[in-house]
Amino acid sequence: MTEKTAGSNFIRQIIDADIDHGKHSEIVTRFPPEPNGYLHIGHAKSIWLNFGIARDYGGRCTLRFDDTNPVKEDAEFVEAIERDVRWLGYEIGAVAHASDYFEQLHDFALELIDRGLAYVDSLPAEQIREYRGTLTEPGRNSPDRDNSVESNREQFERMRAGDFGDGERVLRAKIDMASPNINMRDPVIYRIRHHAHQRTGDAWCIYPMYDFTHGLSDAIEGVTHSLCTLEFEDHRPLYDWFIANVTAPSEPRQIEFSRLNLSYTVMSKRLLTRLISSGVVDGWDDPRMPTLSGLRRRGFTPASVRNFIASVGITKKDNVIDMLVLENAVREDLDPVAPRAMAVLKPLRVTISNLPEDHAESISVANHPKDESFGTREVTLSREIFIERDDFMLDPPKKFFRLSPGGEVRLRNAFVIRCVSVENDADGNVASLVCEYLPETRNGVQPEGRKVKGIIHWVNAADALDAEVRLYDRLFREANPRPDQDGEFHEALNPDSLVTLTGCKLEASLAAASMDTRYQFERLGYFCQDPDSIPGHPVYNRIVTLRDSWAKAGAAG
RNA sequence: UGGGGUGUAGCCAAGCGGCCUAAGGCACCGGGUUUUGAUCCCGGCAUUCGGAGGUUCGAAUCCUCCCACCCCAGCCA
Repeated sequence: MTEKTAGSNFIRQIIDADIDHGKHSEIVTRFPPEPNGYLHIGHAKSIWLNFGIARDYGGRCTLRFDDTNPVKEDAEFVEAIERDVRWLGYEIGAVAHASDYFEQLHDFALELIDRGLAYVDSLPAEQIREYRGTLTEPGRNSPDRDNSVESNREQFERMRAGDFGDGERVLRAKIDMASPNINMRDPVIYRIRHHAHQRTGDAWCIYPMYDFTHGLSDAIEGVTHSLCTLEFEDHRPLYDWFIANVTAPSEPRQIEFSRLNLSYTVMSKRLLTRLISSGVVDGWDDPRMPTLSGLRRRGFTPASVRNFIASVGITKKDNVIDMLVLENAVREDLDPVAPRAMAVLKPLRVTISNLPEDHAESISVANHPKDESFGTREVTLSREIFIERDDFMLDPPKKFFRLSPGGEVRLRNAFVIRCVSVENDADGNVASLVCEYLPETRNGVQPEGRKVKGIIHWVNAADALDAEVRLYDRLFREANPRPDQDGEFHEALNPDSLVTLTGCKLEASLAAASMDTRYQFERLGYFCQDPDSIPGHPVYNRIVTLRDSWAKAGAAG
């Protein structure tokens, strides 16, 4: 599990330059989610960036909940978010909440009022919007814009005291209603919300807005570099304005980078919520979700997620990363550490006719093909075994290396068998096979003139374990899924994103499998147990398939 | 058509005026090893950096103009 080196990026270059200029004695960052949903892999990019920088520069990174809107937030989310950040493997310098700073923020607001830089506006929301102007036309001043400091002070005190209902007053920064940057047209900095906050309860009925809260919270925490996504780029002048016009304890710098987008999935909280509410997936931790909890349940390792982010880099360019890159990252992480085992997902019974009824030989099998430290295990082979239905074809195409009538194939870790007859069920479908084994092919011997290219896995019938296996695939069939007119996903969905298989056969040694070991089921992919497993009824999730150039060739033509 | 951004291969991404006849990864195409059609190994894959001009002995890197795409008019974050 080698961690990819962080590499350089434009943000680290800025920090390096700042350090060279002696601007900071310590680098301080923060990861600031709003607790209104679960973290997804896009957040992992920010976590990797912020915590990675703090770690590499010997600084610190705070997990700060941006909890300024009580109507959207919930304690459930703050717990889930902290769990996910820890799972990703980072040391959290401190856990903070913007709500910890409500009193200080309130003081800063008072300071702005006293300086004549903020005023209480009684215009209703709709009017404020009209007065704001448009992208191409300047706005107009509110009638309340020139009220006295005393009046603003008194009005703001009454806002806090609860004298007004929701929406009856707001506190606004007095900047410039004609600014070409709409964010500077007297932005609202406090609004009234008579709603209990998940942490502060009923202590407040006015809540600060994001722009006012964020930069000032950064300043309170001594954040040196405030890293956020591109859509906040034109909020930066406002971010700087608040810090410049209040006695801020420090002067953080905001730097923006592009969000992560992944093909064949969606990343917005709104759309992920929609998938859950419309029943497309089972919840935030459905293994098909791009959430960290979904990926964790699916079996992805924290290192694979970190390596994935490292491999895509940090820039300001809009991007869509191919899902294959993520899949590649888990395979790369798991290959050297996953013990191998044999499992048959769609069993086809095979009788080896030239083996006695009571035959039961024990074969010593390596647990890893390249790493002897994994040791070996014993696997029993007797007259009745299961092979994968996909490994047998009545009428095989060219270059099909597996079994067919009269054909030969090697049983992995054992000998070559030849298919001598096929038995059908009442509907005429293949029900079972009768094969005979070739004694001279034991121990890997490839007798003169016999070229058996195919090697298939198998499971001994007598002591096989029954299991349920869930095969996951991309949630969408379209690379860039968009909701339909009704806001739901229909056409874009991949109908086979979850295939549940029961009656799968696992080799007996898996009876001792632990919940947190990720196995490679040879020739199939990487698998791990789902929390739905109960004793006697194991449930496995397929984390990712193995690369399969045969399937790919088939799909191509 | 106001403001803010971004454009290097199918997807990411190094590059910061000469060491670039442009790193690396994914994908793709060969070939080798292999009792996983896996892994691993070796080779191929941009005479060209959104376009057009210009500066310079020298430009992906500097300048000008143009084009394309993304973001912004919440009392959301």
